[in-house]
Amino acid sequence: MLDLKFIRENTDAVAKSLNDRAMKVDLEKLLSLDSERRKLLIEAETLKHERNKASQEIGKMLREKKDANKLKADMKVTSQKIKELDPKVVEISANLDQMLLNIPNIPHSSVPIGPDQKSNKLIKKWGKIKKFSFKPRTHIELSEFLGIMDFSRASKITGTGFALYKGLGARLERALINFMLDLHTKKHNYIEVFPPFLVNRASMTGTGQLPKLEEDMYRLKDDDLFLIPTAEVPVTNMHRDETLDEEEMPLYYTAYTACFRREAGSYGKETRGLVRVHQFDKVELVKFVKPETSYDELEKLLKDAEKVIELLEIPYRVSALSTGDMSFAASKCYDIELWAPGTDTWLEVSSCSNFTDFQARRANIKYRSKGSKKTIFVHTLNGSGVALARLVVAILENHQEKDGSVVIPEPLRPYMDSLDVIKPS
RNA sequence: GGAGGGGUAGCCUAGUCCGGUUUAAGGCGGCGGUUUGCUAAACCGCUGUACUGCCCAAAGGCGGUACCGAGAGUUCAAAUCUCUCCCCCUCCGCCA
Repeated sequence: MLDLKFIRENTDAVAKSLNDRAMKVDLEKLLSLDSERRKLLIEAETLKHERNKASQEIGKMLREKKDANKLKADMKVTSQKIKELDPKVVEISANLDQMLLNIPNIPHSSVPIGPDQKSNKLIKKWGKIKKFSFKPRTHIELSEFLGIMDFSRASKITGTGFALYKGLGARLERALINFMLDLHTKKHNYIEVFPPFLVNRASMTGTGQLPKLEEDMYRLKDDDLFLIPTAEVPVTNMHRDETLDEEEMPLYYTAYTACFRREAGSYGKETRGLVRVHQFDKVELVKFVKPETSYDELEKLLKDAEKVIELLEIPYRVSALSTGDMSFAASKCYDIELWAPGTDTWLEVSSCSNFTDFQARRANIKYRSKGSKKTIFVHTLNGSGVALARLVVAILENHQEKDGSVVIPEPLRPYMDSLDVIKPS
């Protein structure tokens, strides 16, 4: 969330941000609630000041065996007034918080302005799109032919939108996870963590999934826990309500987790195969950094994610998301999309975002700077490095041969017992 | 699931029985200073967070309120009394 004081002092900038994002929030109402809250607060606090002084006085009088009944009676009236004011303040604060939670982060000045994805700006293309001498098959056809996945049994076990990997398919998934974790920990200096896949409500709110997206989440009602939609949630919340030391910054974490998304309401052509599934594996990158470095750190994060794809020799493109397409909490965001020749489309496998202090304020993550006494909100960033299911689609479809076999990219072979080609079993 | 013990400002710990000289004591750590050839020690001083009023160009200063796991209640007054809930630890049971 944004700082209320910031909104008070930079109302125009916030209004522009909302406009650029094609969102509507009644800022005037917000500000009037704010001033009303402060008015009532001062009133209540003045009365409490009186009461505190009088209570001390009463204590003193009683010790001296004086009669304090008059003062007690007066304070009973004062206390009554306070009891009327306090709930009002609480109510207004709750309304204010609710409004604040629904105001998105302010986009960075470099973010393309526009209402939707049409205004996204392509900033990079990498790799040659292979010309096939045959019609490239989809990953669904390939995996069926190779016997490495079983979609019909997956839907028997659970339902549509779930995957069952089998044999070399399961092996490929495991190889990719290990390959990516090794790359990020050994080459890019991330600390590996393996967090819980279930989180509580406070964690979901800390990273911004709640209150807005509750319906997109799988929820365990009996325990008020949620299945994580991304490792961003548990990993960012590792440091919720903490004050970090300046020396330990910047902190880089990488985590493999399964991710669970209800994807409610998204039926249609993308629901077949691995492109949009309710459960998928992902290796995530999360950073906690000092404010002045966060935009540089975003560029580095993007490179770290790109490296995975380059090593796997898959053509990709990177776009800078526009103000209207960017997620709520992000101030700047890049999407990485892989070319999938069989499905004949670009598949998003990573969103790399700088959240500036937006999540940190919400999750209360600060650091203490050496020189000063003040604590400062950290900047948080994250991005996938990268999402597995769609990566598997791209590997199968890009590296397929005419006979339906799939060539394993070189860097992955050490993780697959030196296997170089997946052939039908 | 059962029994017991806990949660006090960055950390450790006292206070809770019996409400009011506690505006939460003390220690550690941290910061500043004195001493010192240097380091250490010793000694002295300072010390959290949020909201908020006034002053200020600002850094900040002077006040106020709240915070002793969370919430509610009793009272002139709650760390302390009452109720509800959460979390942690130990032991027992169950279990991959």
